Amino acid sequence: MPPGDALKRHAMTIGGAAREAGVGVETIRYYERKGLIDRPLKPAFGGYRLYDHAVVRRVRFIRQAQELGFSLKEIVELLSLKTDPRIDCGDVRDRANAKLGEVKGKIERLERIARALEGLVAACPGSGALSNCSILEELDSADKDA
Amino acid sequence: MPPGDALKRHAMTIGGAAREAGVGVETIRYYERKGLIDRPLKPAFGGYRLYDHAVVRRVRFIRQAQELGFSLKEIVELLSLKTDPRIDCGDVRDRANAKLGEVKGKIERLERIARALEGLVAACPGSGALSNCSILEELDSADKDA
DNA sequence: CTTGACTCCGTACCATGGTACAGGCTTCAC
DNA sequence: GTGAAGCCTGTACCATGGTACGGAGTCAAG
Repeated sequence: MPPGDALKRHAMTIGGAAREAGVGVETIRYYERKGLIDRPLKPAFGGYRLYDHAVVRRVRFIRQAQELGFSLKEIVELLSLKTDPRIDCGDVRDRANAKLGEVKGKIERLERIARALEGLVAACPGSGALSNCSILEELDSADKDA
Repeated sequence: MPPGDALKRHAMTIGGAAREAGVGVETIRYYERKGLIDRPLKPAFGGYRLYDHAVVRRVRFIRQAQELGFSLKEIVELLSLKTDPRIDCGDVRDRANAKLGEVKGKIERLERIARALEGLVAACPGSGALSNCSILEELDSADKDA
């Protein structure tokens, strides 16, 4: 049996964490090198590093954010948004607001694309030669409508 | 004066198109090589290729889609969605619907992130030690709420 | 008819985000 | 206590998406 499986769910070796997060072991190590996740200490009396479920959630968040067009560098910025009332809260709030603006911008642009795709689907079945026929033309006519 | 500027807006050389699209000349050539945009023919009696505004729009769309997490390969797929009523409409409709699903999924995930950021901003000013303090914890509590 | 800005074509190089070993060590199950 | 699976460290390699350049041609203003 692979080592560490006995500790399932609350502490696992890197392979278990990778499996749960749906990535390869090397990807986790890469994120460690890049500072996206903390590298757990090696238990001083021998053995392997242990990872908990928080790492899994973190990796899953990273992958999602990538699919949404954020670079690893930007994801570091997202993950570093932590409110610590003892330290400068205003700074965090400002950065969070800036990110929020970015995110809302992305949502809007995706909604435009979604409407264009819907237009394309709708234009499809009946019409003759007069309908819009590409996503770019759909986006254009959305512009005119607005 | 640079060549081609006399034809502004309805036909320009590659440099003009690049400037209007906000990219470098090399980027346009790269997209041509990759099949994202058609390479205009060189006017048979000497001179430079001429680009029209449609290319500019196309390039801008490509850049937007990239920021939204689509790879160039996926963008080719988006751009190739064209309804031609004479040919198989159902196929295009299916592909457009599939893309639409992807886009809607992205919107939902971005909305979750947006709510988490809003939560972070809100948690910031007053509270003591009890509030959520990172984007991941905000996302978690959103999960529980749902 | 020259000169400066630009195009064309080809090839080389680069950053990001991984992925793949190689060689050695640890664990667990038998 | 041995073997297979998995970890650790380090280095090498890879795909994607450009970016930069060298050398030659073109254009149009002066």
